Amino acid sequence: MKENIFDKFMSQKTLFKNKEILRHDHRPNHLPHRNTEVEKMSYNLWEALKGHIPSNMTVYGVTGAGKTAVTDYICHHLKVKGEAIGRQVESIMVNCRQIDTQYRVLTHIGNMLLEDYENEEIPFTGWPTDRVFKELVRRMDARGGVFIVVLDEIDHLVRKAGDDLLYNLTSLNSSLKSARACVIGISNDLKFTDFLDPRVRSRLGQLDVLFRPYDAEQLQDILRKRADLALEADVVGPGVIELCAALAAQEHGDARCALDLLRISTEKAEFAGELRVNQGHVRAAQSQVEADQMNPVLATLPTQQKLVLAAILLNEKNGLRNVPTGQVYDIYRQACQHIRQNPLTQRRISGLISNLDMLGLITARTVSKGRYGRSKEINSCIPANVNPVEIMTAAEEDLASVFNSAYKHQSSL
DNA sequence: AATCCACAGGAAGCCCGGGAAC
DNA sequence: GTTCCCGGGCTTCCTGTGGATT
Repeated sequence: MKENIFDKFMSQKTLFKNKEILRHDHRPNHLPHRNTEVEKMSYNLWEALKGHIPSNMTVYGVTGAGKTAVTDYICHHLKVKGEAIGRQVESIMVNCRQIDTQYRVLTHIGNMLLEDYENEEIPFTGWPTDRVFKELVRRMDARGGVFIVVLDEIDHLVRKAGDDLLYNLTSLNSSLKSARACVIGISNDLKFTDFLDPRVRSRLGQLDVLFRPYDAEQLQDILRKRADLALEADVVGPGVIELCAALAAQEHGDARCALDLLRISTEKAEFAGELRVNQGHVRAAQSQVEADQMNPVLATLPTQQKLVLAAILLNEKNGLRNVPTGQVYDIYRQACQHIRQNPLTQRRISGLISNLDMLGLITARTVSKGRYGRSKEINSCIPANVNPVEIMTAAEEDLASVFNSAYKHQSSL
């Protein structure tokens, strides 16, 4: 029989029973250590089953604290119960990191409510916003029932697009005739309501739910429960769960991170043909998790952003830390000259630097040096096992030449 | 206490691409 | 074809500011 490249994997023993369970988008049947939150939110949403309007809610907590999972879980149960007792409750989840303008959010919600017999999708551009809003109201009324609109990462939307959308959504009920709506905002940032109009703030924050980060013990518990379901017996070596939990607890108690660590370390053990995961695999997984988060971001950066980051990296290559904006801008201009591009204004670069900061590729801290002005201290925070030059220049030869000549030039000084 | 640096970052407006409606 | 709308990228202009220096 002909040999196939997959043969060796087919015969290899797998350590997973069900890998899906370790992915963070998996919806478990039980959410440990979140009983209070589940209780508080579901008590409020119970109103929907009675046909009333639940209070709008704002859900706060750091990433990986279970906000999205809990909300999703409750909405699912709500829908099921609603079907059982003949009350229509529908939830619509919008991730405001991907869908981040008023128009797009409204369009997204509207298109989720598309009836089978209708085929008119709201176009992604072209309509006036108020028309999209009217259409949304019409569709909601046509369906009837209670709608739970969940805006995940709402802080991102507010920072970017302001609070017009929230104003409109929280006053939906005055436009609706037969349907009812309630808004749940999920935020990583406790203070995002500072940006809101007071009216919107009071309407959206009728009920606040705070998710505290998991501590190391709770994370261990979560990992054990998931590992029992996801992995074969006796696969997890001594101290592995504890280490995953401890590393994730350092990262502000991020359960997502803990699950990723466990999954990737198991993959590493499996790949190495070993029958047990040990702490070494976890360490290896940790650096891979960091790289996996960073690489796609680096690769898809627009050219101008790459040039700015390149300028920062060049400074650092030269042994400089805490570089001010003006100096980054100088190097950036030289880089532009080198590849014969028109440089953007300093105002724009200042914005791009803030962007890079938000993406977590650099840290930019505003400091005042007294008489010598106010600027930022800019440092890259790319982990040692990531090679930014390689990733950024992969698709752009021009950029490669910036790095090459600049490195030569600077080292000859 | 006043001054002043080197920016931060808000506001307004321009231009472009993409689309709808008439 | 023209006129409207939205969103993104960008520029121009502007005001604000923390703290060392005068």
